[in-house]
Amino acid sequence: MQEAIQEILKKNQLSVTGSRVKILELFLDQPGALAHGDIERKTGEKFDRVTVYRTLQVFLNKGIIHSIPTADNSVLYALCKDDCGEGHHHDNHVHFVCDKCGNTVCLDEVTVPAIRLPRGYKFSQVQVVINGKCKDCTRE
Amino acid sequence: MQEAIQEILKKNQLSVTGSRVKILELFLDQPGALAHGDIERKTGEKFDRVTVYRTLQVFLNKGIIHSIPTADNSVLYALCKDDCGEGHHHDNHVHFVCDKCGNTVCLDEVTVPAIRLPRGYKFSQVQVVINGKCKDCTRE
DNA sequence: TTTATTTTGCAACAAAGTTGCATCTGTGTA
DNA sequence: TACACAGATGCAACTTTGTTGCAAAATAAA
Ligand SMILES: [Mn+2]
Ligand SMILES: [Mn+2]
Ligand SMILES: [Zn+2]
Ligand SMILES: [Zn+2]
Repeated sequence: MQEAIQEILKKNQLSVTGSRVKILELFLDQPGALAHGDIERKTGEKFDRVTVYRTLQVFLNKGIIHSIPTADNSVLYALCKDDCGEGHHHDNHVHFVCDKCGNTVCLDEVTVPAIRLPRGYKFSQVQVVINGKCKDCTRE
Repeated sequence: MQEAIQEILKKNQLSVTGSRVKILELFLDQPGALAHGDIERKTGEKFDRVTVYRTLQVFLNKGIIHSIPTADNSVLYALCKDDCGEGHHHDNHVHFVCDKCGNTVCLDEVTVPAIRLPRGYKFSQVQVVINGKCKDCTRE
């Protein structure tokens, strides 16, 4: 785990610091997406709020995490796969928000469908966010 | 115009007040979506910030407007079609954000495609937000 | 170890959103 | 038309969220 984290940071030419390690740990420890608030809570008193903002910003720029738009317009972040890098994201998968348990996950195996746009429109990015009940919440 | 506004409010059992009329006017005056800030600016000094928040909240609940999630996680609102009502929204169309002019529009004629979810997942709502260049910005 | 470069925490601030309450206004009724 | 009442508004105070500048601390390289 610790080696994986070091590797991610090194690969992106980022120095290995307490906050970066801790925040990556949080992402790797669980399968879903995290809000800024979650991170602030889970890191406890350990880091300054500003540091968390700046760390997430750096991770975003480096293509280590991506942000997820949600229907209630809260900001969520999740780990990117290997093919994202500095300046170029390729997170063309669907995001799922469970209305029961509140978790949000990347459905990496579900790619966003092709959509026919009206004449004149050119797309650069398509975001799909699906609300519903996740697989843990439907069986019961 | 004014009659249309009155009708919308009456149909939803809302009293006809200055802020509600003015805000509906703003939505009807243009084809796109509006951010809270846009509305505050365009209503000038006329209404309190809190009133704008509360008016938008009421319109959301009544199904007069819907909110649009965006990639940069800002909050946008746009008029619903007739089939939305109190407690039930049916805005299953695609939203388009132009990266050039900044406008966001509802593509009412583009319905969201069916998406195969992994076993166990049940969807209730699918949001599609597309970034790119709008039809006004591609011709030039 | 020393040094140069980043990163961090702090303070101060700005923007966004919420809540309680007194006052005002729109609407239905007499 | 006048009245009463529910609901809408404005204001103040507050919370939450996000930003910026700068000095101190930590990291990575020499
Ligand atoms: Mn994702
Ligand atoms: Mn729409
Ligand atoms: Zn769930
Ligand atoms: Zn445009």
